[in-house]
Amino acid sequence: MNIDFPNSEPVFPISTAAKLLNISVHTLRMYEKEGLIIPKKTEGNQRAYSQKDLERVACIRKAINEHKISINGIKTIYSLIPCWNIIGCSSEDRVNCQAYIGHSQPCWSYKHPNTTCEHRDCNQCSVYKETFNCGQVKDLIKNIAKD
Amino acid sequence: MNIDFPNSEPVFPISTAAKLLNISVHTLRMYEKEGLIIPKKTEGNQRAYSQKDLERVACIRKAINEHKISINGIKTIYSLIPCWNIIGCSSEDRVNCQAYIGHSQPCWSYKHPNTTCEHRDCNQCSVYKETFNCGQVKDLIKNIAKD
DNA sequence: GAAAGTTGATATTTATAAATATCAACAATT
DNA sequence: AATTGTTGATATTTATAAATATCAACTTTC
Repeated sequence: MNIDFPNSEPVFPISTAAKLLNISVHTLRMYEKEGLIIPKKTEGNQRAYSQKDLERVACIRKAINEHKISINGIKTIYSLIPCWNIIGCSSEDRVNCQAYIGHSQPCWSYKHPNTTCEHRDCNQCSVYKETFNCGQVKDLIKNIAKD
Repeated sequence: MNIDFPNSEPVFPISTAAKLLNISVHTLRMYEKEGLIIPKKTEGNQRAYSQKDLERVACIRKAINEHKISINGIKTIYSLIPCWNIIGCSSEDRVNCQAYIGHSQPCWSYKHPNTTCEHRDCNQCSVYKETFNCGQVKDLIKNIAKD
């Protein structure tokens, strides 16, 4: 059992997750296809959602329904997360990394080959995990400020 | 004549700006009401748009129409600009500054009283002026990184 | 003085994002 | 064996953001 992340256990199948969130199974798949979430997969390639995954989806829905931010808007906002600083990747990595260069997709939706992230499991990456909560992005930006 | 910003001269009245951008006068006012743009006003309180203002609006329209980012999404993205770092405001300023704390409005749409920005003309502020171009926000974030 | 601007309020149109509902063919779970 | 999941493609519905079109009363510009 993971003491630090007791709510990160992927225990809910997609149908249960959809019921708990009061949305359709298809909507969950759509968010995944858009790159907003990366649920764990079982050995049999079935999606498994954790409590934190559900919180993340709830945040996304709040952004869409209450704050009226479009999915592409959310993707752009995620793309501004200073992953290079959180990961501490090299400047060599950065020059060829689409996640560093681009500003329309979250870093975890890129393959970014030939970087330290190439073989990283984004679902387990702190860049992904630290943004499960809404409004976290600006705090991450504040944290990299020089002064 | 301003050598550094030859295209910052507010020379176009709203009707001309609307014609050049191929949009309606009302849409320009709407963007202003939403806090996306801050055109200069003449002594008689008439709007006057510069070449850079037109570029800014063109960027906004590209974000809306091509990148499918909603107006609230654009506002949120603008709110992530590290104004505190660009301005270099004090930590006392920051603790009470809504622009620093919040993440739904661009800093220039706040009054933020009792800060160094209180009497600043946001239209002339580099935080506003440096973001006339699309995709500039992430570059500003990169610039404040420690390493 | 005529033209073009202003505020601000409201109402309507248009375009489309978001969500849902379908398929079919198949795999994993219990 | 029955249930629940998978991919992926397409089609439709629904909700609403964005834009336009109106007003009226007034001000500034040319």
